[in-house]
Amino acid sequence: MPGTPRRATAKPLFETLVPQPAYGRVAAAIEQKILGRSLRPGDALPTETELAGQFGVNRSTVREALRRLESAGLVGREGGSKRLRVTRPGRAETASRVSRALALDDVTFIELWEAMLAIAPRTAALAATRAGSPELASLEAAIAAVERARGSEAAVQGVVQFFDGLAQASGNRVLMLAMRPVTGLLSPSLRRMIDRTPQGRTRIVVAQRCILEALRKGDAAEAESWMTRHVQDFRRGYEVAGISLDTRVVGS
Amino acid sequence: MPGTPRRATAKPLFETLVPQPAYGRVAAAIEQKILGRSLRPGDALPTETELAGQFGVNRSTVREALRRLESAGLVGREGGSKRLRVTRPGRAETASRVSRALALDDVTFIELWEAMLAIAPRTAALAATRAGSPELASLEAAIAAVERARGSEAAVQGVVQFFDGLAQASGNRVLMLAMRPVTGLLSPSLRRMIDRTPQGRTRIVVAQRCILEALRKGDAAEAESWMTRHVQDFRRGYEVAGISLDTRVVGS
DNA sequence: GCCACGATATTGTCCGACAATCGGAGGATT
DNA sequence: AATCCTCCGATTGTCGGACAATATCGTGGC
Repeated sequence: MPGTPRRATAKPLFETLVPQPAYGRVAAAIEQKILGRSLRPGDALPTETELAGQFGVNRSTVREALRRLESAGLVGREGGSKRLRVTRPGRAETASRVSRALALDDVTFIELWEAMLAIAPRTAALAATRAGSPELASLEAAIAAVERARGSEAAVQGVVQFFDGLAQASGNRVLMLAMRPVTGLLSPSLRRMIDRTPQGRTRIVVAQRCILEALRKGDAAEAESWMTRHVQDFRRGYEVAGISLDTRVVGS
Repeated sequence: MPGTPRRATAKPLFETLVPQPAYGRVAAAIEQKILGRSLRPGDALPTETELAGQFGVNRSTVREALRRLESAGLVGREGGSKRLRVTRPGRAETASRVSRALALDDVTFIELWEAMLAIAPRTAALAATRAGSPELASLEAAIAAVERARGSEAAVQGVVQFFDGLAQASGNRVLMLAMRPVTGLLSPSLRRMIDRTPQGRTRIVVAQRCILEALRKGDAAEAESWMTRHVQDFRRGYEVAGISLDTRVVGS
């Protein structure tokens, strides 16, 4: 690569000293305070004008810093509020980052499906041993949502909710985090599938009811085996719908 | 919680309609173009002024959107350059972010182990059907590294390498990405375990050799079942080492 | 062909301004 | 007294313009 003075292997004596813009330093300073527990989750940040005054920079600069922290999930807004508050980097943010990374990697439907086949049955098994009534009610609601959904959009939403609720019921945060990107990326494919083969939706509802029943009985083995069949059904439905398994999932 | 008009259980008839500010919509639009491959990694973004013109917003607004994308790892600057370029959020970086999120969530050993029990066996099964000789050689090397490792540090490194190599061999990028945080977070625990029960290391080597043998034969079922036993062995070793299963994994 | 050297474009930062709207202080009502 | 309504200030979102620093690029000299 001509014009590139950097050699790949030779370790340069000095790092390429990159001048950090003010918005970066402001963001770093606030991040420090958050990670150092001086600012705790739930606390409201000072107003933009106040921050600008304290840092001695313009409000625009503060705003750029805040957008960074916002995207990093360190600060956020809770329900139409105006003030920004400190938040824990939530599962949602991490999950969406994973989703993007996978989407940019041109992950195919079959890869996602394989991952789901690994994760979902075990999750169901764990959920069977741990689910309490609120979790079961939430799953029931998700199934009902699928059932009475008019459009495929709402139906898919319900399916996603079912799987996420299942992960929740498993009480395993690793699985909760793993489940979300998979279902999120799978949902466009699932939607196309439902659009093309309407009877697929009833199959989904039936399978999910069976799983829920197994959860109610606390029967881990049955929950696992039903879930395995359920996930395998996804693939079959996909094939029936005539979509190639190598289709790239599109980033939502 | 006084002052909170939202009830937790009642499903609100209408969603809390959040007005998305312009910088959010701009960021979303650019993100779409990136995820939709209209903008590919390495491409330079239009200048801020150009973007402002195209979106019909002020440059400040564009800048706020760019800070978001920057923090999300979707755009960035390479070496003192001025223009922003589209970057691919690296898998390693994504994995480490997931690890941090899990660590901040105080995830316990048992949760990680459960996730691993779900992922690893299926990964092994897939690897059995797909692994080529380079992948097998890499796995062989990882086992050898465990075998001849002096300290627990190197041994753990070899184990991690084995699992990552297995995910690589499975050809499934979702599993590759999922495996890394799990092994990474598990490794401190694994190390303590090896420190306390030295015979555990030989058990690991034996199990991994069996798995490798199954892979060579292309026997998916056998690879899966050996891997299941292997992972279960981890837990047993952990219990034998006398460490509580609820120990929080420490963030690296 | 390669390199120094301006001209230009682009980014980083600042300033000031204004509309929309959230939050809270009172005042009115039951 | 408790609740609701109204109103005003504070805060955010967005705009337009400005200027210094410097990366980029075309040009001319060797």
